[in-house]
Amino acid sequence: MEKTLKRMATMQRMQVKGLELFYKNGYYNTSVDDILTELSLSKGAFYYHFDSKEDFFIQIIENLLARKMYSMLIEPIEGHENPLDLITQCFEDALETAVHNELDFGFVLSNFINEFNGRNENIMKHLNDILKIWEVNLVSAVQRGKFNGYIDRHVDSEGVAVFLMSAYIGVRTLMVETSPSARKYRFMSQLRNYFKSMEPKRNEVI
Amino acid sequence: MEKTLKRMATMQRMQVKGLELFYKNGYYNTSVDDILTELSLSKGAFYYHFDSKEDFFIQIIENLLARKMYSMLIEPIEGHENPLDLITQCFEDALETAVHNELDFGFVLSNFINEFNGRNENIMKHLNDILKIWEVNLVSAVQRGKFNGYIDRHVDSEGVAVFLMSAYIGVRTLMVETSPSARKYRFMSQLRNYFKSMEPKRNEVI
DNA sequence: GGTTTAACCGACCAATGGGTCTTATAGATA
DNA sequence: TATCTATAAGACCCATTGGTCGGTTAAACC
Repeated sequence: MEKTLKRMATMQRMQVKGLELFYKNGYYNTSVDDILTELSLSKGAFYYHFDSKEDFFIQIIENLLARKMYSMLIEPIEGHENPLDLITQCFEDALETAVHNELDFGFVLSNFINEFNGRNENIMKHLNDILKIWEVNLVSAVQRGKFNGYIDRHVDSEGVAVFLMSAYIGVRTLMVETSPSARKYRFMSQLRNYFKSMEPKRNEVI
Repeated sequence: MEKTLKRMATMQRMQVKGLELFYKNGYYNTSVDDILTELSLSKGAFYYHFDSKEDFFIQIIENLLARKMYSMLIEPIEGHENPLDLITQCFEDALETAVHNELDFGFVLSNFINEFNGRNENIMKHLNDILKIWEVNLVSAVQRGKFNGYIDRHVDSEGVAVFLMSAYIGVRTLMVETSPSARKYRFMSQLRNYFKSMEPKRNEVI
């Protein structure tokens, strides 16, 4: 194994385990030693690869969190079909994953936003970047839908994006404790109602 | 000042400051000393009045958090007018308060739910109780609306409740960092669209 | 075969955490 | 005035934290 490969493998192991524990227990409530113990690694190894706990976490955001967000919530809505269908299916899949997750602690991104808001500006900047990318992609999906005649042209694209992000973040919080499956079902049903209200208005029913 | 009154006054001071700091920095990231320092009180005083940090927090939930929730999000929708109007106005007011809050760290209840989920079952129970009360009140508001002819009778009351809670929790998270006022405006506008879709369907336009 | 060095070990440190315990004080009571 | 008691002070305890530092090992290179 080449040196640089071994290095990357160890860093990757640390980051994956780090995200797992940070997600589960929160950043401030997870010690570096907690992570190292589970990996049978030492302090020396950690501080050889990372400058600090904060540096470590930022690399986790860039390497794991951002990509996960992209593959789960952004890439699936990039097609040219009806965006309302794409978003519905995307949320359906993402929530289904959450339902089947044995240990669900909510929407990773929003959990961290809650934890760091007002406490660590640096980390918040990175988290907000991801949020912004999500928002931008939702907005352009809606705009595409208007252009392609799937969505009424009077619909406010940015408003829809904010509303969708809100609803998703919120339902993920609600799903963590009480009957996630039932809540998912109700949520998706209401989402479809909401989407129906923005289908193109025909001039008159023929 | 009577003894029992002095006792209650001190406890109240501690709880108010405690909620303030727990909300701002999180529970695990706020030490008992942080609270006592700001009040110029000592460890002795704290543990004279409370059994533990956890006991302290639970009393905060019961005495302050539950009441705040009630006055802001539950009581305002209890009237017999059109529930869609009541809820709209209620959210409008609650979000406006958040906008004007210099230091906004999101929706108090959902922040704590995020922090304690999977970490402290006891505290989670108390937080979920509040959530449940909110949900029940939303459901019965919608049912009242159906009964009184403000809402179409095919509407799923529980679904609407889940969707509304989700949206509110989410938008409060989104408002903490980026242009809260603009996001509030867009959110409320979409909420009204959503509500429009559940007005009673007349048999036919006359 | 000897030397260098990337990768890792683990003892150690100062600060901080929740919580305990003995002691002080001030106002009520007798 | 003397005593009692509710309230509070703050020194102390011990576990844990992020971080440092000198040392070890094994592979790569000359």
